[in-house]
Amino acid sequence: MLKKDIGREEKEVFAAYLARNHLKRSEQREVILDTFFRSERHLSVDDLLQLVQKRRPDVGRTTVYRTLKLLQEAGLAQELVLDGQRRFEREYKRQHHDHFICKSCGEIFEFSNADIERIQDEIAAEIGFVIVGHRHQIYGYCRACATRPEREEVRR
Amino acid sequence: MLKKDIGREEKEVFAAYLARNHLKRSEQREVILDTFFRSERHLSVDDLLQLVQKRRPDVGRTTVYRTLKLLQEAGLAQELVLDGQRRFEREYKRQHHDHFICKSCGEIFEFSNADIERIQDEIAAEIGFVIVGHRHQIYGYCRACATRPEREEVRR
DNA sequence: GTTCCTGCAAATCCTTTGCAAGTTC
DNA sequence: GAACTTGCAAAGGATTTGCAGGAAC
Repeated sequence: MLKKDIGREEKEVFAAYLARNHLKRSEQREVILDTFFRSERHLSVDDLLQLVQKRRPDVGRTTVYRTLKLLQEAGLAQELVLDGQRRFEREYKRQHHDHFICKSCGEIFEFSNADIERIQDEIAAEIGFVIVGHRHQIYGYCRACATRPEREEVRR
Repeated sequence: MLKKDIGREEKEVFAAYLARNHLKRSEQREVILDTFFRSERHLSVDDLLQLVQKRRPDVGRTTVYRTLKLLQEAGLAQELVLDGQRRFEREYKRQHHDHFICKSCGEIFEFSNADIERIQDEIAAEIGFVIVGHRHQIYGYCRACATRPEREEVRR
């Protein structure tokens, strides 16, 4: 995939979302989208703001908040709360997954497992619960941090 | 178990925690503890404050925050974030469990499943991750709400 | 008497909202 | 030109902190 094509499909989805809701495109929204889609990480609002401001220092925090809300409504971004921190990740056409979070370095690893999902469904069926979604987060220490216990905690 | 014995063991644990840390007992802490232990629910700070104030209207919100923090440090309470709401539940000698949350009525159902835990351990082992804990929340609609779809949402 | 606790008010942090000026359509 | 967007500053909501007076040890 060409570098310039990163998030192309998502940008089309966003454009369609804007049109459908009588909203307008703007320079700021372009930069925020592009920055968000290029990032493979799980970004906090602040992470994203900082990345965006490297490219356009005049983009305001408010606009980042507002654009993230639009991205969620358009089905392009998903909010997570990992270890008490609010973060956002790409959602469009991504398979559902959950997260391991390293309490030492903050690294996030994704996982998904069909057996777990099946068991969830079975338990839900027993109590007549209709599942809409779930969040499954596993906390601990990643291989690197677990084998270097003396290391200073990097971030939380 | 006698009514007055509710949380007796936990009160002893708390007393020991206070002693160990050169802290003091107080009327307010007693009332907060007792109220918390008598509740079988998943309480928000506000829920707890209101219950406490029914018994002692002069207990301040600040003290509830501070006491909840002590309870967590003493291993007696655990914080949860369910559907964006911060809540607390008893932790002492309770088997680990996770939660179903009804998005309509707010009801919380607990569950635990050894197979899911085992699979988690297996996935963790594969990536060399050392698990310390996890949170697994399933959102949807409980039987009552799912079968009464026309019903007004009660609370979120 | 010393140390800790409490409630209030103020401060903080994160997020949202009101608004006047600037953009997009 | 009408409608939408932006950034700032102000407002909100939740939680924490500073402090003077009160309680526990």
